[in-house]
Amino acid sequence: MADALLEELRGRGLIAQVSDEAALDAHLASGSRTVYCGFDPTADSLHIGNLVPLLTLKRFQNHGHRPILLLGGATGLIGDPSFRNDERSLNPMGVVAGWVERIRRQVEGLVSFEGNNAAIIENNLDWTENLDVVSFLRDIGKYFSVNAMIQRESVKSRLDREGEGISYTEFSYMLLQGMDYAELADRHHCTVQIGGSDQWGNIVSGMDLVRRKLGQEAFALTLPLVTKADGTKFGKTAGGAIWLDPEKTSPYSFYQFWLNTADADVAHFLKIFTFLPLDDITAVVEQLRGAPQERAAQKSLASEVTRLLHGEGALESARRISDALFNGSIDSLTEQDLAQLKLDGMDSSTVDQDRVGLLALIADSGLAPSRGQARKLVAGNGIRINGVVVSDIEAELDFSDALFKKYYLLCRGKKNWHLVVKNCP
RNA sequence: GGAGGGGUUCCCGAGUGGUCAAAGGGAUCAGACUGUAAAUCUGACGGCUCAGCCUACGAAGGUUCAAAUCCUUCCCCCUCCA
Repeated sequence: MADALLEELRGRGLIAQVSDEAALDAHLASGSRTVYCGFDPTADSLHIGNLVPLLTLKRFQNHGHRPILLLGGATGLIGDPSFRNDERSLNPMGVVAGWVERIRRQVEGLVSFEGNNAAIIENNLDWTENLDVVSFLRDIGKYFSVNAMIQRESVKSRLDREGEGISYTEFSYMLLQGMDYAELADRHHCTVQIGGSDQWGNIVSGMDLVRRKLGQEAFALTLPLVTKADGTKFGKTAGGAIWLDPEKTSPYSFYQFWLNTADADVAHFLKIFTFLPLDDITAVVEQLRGAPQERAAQKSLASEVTRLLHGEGALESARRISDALFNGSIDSLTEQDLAQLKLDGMDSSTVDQDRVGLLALIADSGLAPSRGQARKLVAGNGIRINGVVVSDIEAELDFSDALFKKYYLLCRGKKNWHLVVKNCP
């Protein structure tokens, strides 16, 4: 028996490991199930790597299953050691609590809270904050074999590696995540846990706990780590991580990130980051092959993902900015266009003086981290002002020469734009 | 508790008194090429009022003309033994 959802996940290359594929197939095909995935607050926002499990939860929901988004209010205070080389420092409790709330708002928009299989959001701090140690050790710890735990590939680097160890705190992470699965199985009849492939050990631990403690069936399914054809790390770019929070990564930057996907990766990404039917993906990738310079597949990818996360309006803005900066000529921009770019969320800053030094401007705008770096960029022909390369490190900009006496478009390299606006009293 | 090893610039990792803002690699940024690709080549890569100065090698003191390198104390980590 082949469940339609599993078929789709397989077709999209979204399955890394499954605990009992045949049984899970039957399980999913025979009714509406409850599936969960945990998200730990390790920062004030999730990033695009988290999009894969988030969208997978949505795929489950689209097929009639109920998704639970578990926020790691407790596990985020401990730190998952899986495949990490070093112990991390603990974040203050108040900070983590704040992050949980921000992430809650972030994920709310991605799944539906309507209907029979409405999504549920839980926070594992709810069932751990008042737990006492002795109960924990007696009720949970007794089900875990240290012998099995130290065999886990995910903590091997920490146990074997010369120079790094693992604290009891992080070693216990597995128990907390296991307990989450048991708790959700008990509260919501959750029978499936998904996560990144690095979560396999934690998920299986929980699955075993559910079976032993509750005597219920439970499944584990992991998603592959997102990889790039050239072997570099996915999701990192100039300014660091690509965040889901529009305050941290603007919809324009988000759109641009996807638009810059390598040809070799775009089919793969379309499969895992969008809901486009596989036939459509094949078609648009075919189009790319015929006319690579058009980048039809990249545009499709960027549009789909930006729309999914930020909505149609944000996508339109991102496209407007992109068109203005990369397809049109700067001279053709009207004063209204420039004002619109700012409104659309283009990276910008304001200046009070009529005349400013170029280096200071570049450093202040964030295009360079320091004046020294700005100096080197200018000297190396890496800066353009209103489309013209400027290589004089002594240069000063006077707003009487600015576009409409008000705007300067700075560009570092080929695609890092910044709009400087004269502050009019 | 005992014995030993270690904390270096974003990461890994050399460096054991001056020639060290500190090898090498990775990451990153820029230039050339190009499709706002990939691959490749070149350059940059602590800060500044930039041929000079300042801040840096876990922290604080000390020795010395001179310390990442030597001494003292402290903090943290690892391994083995108990």
